[in-house]
Order: sequence, then C-alpha cells, then structure tokens
Amino acid sequence: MVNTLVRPSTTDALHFIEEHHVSTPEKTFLIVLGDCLVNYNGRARSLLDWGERVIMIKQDGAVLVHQPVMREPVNWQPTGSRTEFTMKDNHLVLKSRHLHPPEKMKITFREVQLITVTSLRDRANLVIAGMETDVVNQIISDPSIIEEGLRITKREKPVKSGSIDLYGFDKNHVPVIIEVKRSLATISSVHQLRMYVKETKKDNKEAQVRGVLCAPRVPEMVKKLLEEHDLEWREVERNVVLPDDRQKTLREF
Amino acid sequence: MVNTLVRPSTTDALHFIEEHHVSTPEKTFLIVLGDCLVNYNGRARSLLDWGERVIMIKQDGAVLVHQPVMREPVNWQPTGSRTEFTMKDNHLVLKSRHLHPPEKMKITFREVQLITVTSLRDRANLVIAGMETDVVNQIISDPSIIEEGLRITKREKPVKSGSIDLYGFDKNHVPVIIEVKRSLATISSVHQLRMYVKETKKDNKEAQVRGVLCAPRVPEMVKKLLEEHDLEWREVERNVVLPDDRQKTLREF
DNA sequence: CCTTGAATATCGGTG
DNA sequence: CACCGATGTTCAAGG
Repeated sequence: MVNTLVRPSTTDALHFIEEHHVSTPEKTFLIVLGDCLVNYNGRARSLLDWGERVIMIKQDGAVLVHQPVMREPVNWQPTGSRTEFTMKDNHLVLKSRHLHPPEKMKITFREVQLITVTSLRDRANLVIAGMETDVVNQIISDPSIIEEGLRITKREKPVKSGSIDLYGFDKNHVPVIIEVKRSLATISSVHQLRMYVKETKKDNKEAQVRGVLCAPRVPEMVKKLLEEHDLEWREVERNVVLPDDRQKTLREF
Repeated sequence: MVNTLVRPSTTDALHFIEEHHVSTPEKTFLIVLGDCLVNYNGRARSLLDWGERVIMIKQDGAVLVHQPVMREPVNWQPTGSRTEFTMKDNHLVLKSRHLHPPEKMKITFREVQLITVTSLRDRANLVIAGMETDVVNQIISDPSIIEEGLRITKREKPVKSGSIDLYGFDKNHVPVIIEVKRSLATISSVHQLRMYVKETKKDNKEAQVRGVLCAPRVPEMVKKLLEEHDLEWREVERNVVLPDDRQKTLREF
C-alpha cells in the first residue's frame, strides 16, 4: 500500500497529507521531497537555509531531514515527537514538537517535488556480532586469550567510580583488572583503568593489582601513558561470528 | 526533476535504476521502498531478516536502511561507498562496498513498492549554536561568568594526557584549569580534570592549582567525587544564540 | 525515572 | 593519514 503524488502544489500536498497521514500518523510512514527551510530549537538551536532535501516521518514520530550527502540527518526530531501540517503564505509548513527534552522543529516548504505515504511492516530484529560484549564473552570462555593461567571471577564488577569489565587473578594469585575496548583504546580508557586499579588496591589493601587494557588496537601515545602508570595492554582480534543458525546466510554473502 | 515508479517488478526496477541512476550515481539520490533482507560485514557483522524498509542512496555514496521506527538507520554504508545492482533468482540485489575501513552490505529485494530517483540541489550549510565551543568563547569574552577577577590566558592548552579547555589565573594569581562540558558532567570528566591539575602541579612545581568543572548540570555523584579531590564546579547556562543576521528568522519561529 | 557506557558510532579539526 | 574530542550524539541496559 503506497500512495504517491508527484510535483503537487503545496495546497494539494497538504490535502494529501491530511487524507493519508494525519489521522493515523503512528501507522503511516511519510516521505516528502522538496525545497525547504528548517528551524530548530531545543538542546541547541539551528537554522538551515533553503535547499532540496528528503524528509521522513517515521511511524514512531521520529522526523529526519536528509541533505544530498552525509550519513547523518542535518536536522531531526526524536522518537515520540508530534508533527502537524499547516499552510502559511502559500508554503507547506511542518511543525514537530517533542516534550522531554523539549525540542521543536519547523520545516517550511516552498515547493514539493514528491510525497509518499506508506505503512511499513517490519517485524525483524537485527542480529549483530562484533561488539564489546562479544569480546568480554570470548575472554570469559577462554581467558588464555589474555594470558596463560588467568582465572576470571567477576564480570561488570561495580566500584566507586564505575564498573570493571572483567576481574580475576593471574597464575600467581595477583588480582587482574581487565578493561575491554571494542575499537581504539583512548586516553580516557587509561584514566579509567588507573582509577579502577587504585581503588581496588585501596579497598582490598592489596599491594599489587594488575591493570590490563584490552583492545584491537592501542596507539603509541596510549601505550606510553600505560607504561608510565605500570599498566599493561593486550591487542586482541575481534570475533565477528553470528549465532550458528545465521552463519549459513552470511557465509553465502 | 523527479522520476518515480510505483510497484514495479524487480526486473523493471533494475532497468529503471540502470537508466536513471547507475551512470551518474554521484548526481542522483535514490530512494527504494520494498521488502528486503540485509547482510552486512565490516567492522561488525549483521543480518536483518525480511521486512519492509526505506533505502536511500545519497549523492556521496552513503547508503541508509531505515525501518519504520527509530532515528538511526538499522544498517548503512559510509560516505564514499560504491553500489551496484543485479538480479538474482528474480530478486533485485544491491551490493555496496567501502574500502577504508572495508565494509560491505547486501540488500536483497523480493518486492519493490516504490523507486524514486532525483537530484537534490542544496548548497545551504547548517548554522548552529549551543555547543561547547560557544561556552568556551563566552567564558573567554567574560571570565566573570566563572568568578570575579579570573583572567584566562590559554585555550586548548596541550598537556601530556590531553588538552585543557581553558587555563588562567584567579585574583590571587593561583593557576585555574577549567574543563567545559556542554551537557552532563560525568565521572570521566572528573578523572580528566584531576589528571590535568596533577600534571600542571608537577610541571610548574606549583603547590596550588585549582580545577573547575563547568557544565549546565553537575549530578550529585559527580559533585561528591569533585569534593573528594578538592575540585570545584560551576553550573552555567548554555548560550543558544545564532549570529545576528540569523536571529530574526529564529525569533519568528 | 535516572545514570552509565557502547556504537559498524559519525564528523570535523589538527598535526 | 592518524588521532582526538564533541555530538541536539542515539540507544539499550541496569539500578
């Protein structure tokens, strides 16, 4: 079920939207392509001058304004926004409001090139692999990835200043704190790890506590900082494997 | 200039795309609405089962797959990807590749409800206000926002473990480090500030160096942590003002 | 409800 | 090219 109008007048565009979208916005997905101007006021404030863009209003109230380039929408409204349409000075005007946090956006169209209304049926969920939790799981199932004789005893161990990804003991029974980063290790991850080690030493009155930063790549500058603070690092490969029943489809790809 | 095809066969869809998009992809913006399956392999790996979605191919090669809800695309390819179309088992197949980092995505359509090809003309740039740099500028132009007698001497002062937002001296000539956060102050910002103060003390052999965390809101927990480390904070309003010539348009909104 | 941290983060600025 | 930090980050998970 798709309804489309090519190059309507702004008045016809409004009528079309009122007929097909306004009464049941939570069930219809609206796409408008046209020459427009965008105002936004909320957490920040912005103005986007006239230009041709694609606007989508999703079935949960999210509004996206897409320019011809870039992955990110240039303007948007969050999920749960309420959107209304009116005419002003022969322009089609879209006003969208969000309550918490308070945000409003106004789109003024001086020309509409295309309007499409549809109702998307999509019950599928994304199955994804290759995230930090996967690395953590991998280390739990085989701690020798980090080093021989390592024993993991806790995951997500809460401390005063945050939460330790993995906690355990090495072959000499020395406590080991492991901070896992999915991608690049940063200076803040070092700060974090340092904090955890310090707090653990204090809390347990341990003289020695090791801290290991575990990431696919550790930049030189970060390595230096780690060394300065007597911390360690391991560069580990990400494991990018989906659940078994999904593997077939992906192998073919 | 908009070309649209409603409910084409997958074969007709391919012909349409070849005619209007393939030869000049950097000039045409493609929207496909249909029942599809999405595979992705790159930094992570994912599979999205059959469902109705909106796919956009932007003029810079970015590809977005949008489900009926949520602000974020469920799958995407970055700017600069190359996309090809083929037929396989009576399905329209889109394959997109990106080189650095290596990423590929495959979308298989078993039904196409709408195809639109257009060429968006948009030379406008977003004018935006309310970001961290604005707060930093504001403090520079009027340091009394933080406190009377404060004198700012450096902006983005580089130190070993990062970069200090603002550096200066209070009315008693004591060095002051100011860390600015646009939104919520977090525990990591405290770690960061602590680090900066410590390093500055060491580098300058100063007995006293003040550290001030400056954010629109500082949660209780963060305040506690700051107090523990003899650091300070200021809660400041964000300044959400656009350049003068833009104000008129926004005031009306 | 608030808080925390990950993300195929994306994006721009800087060296 | 690598690195770094902001983002109207968005989003899900956990207390």
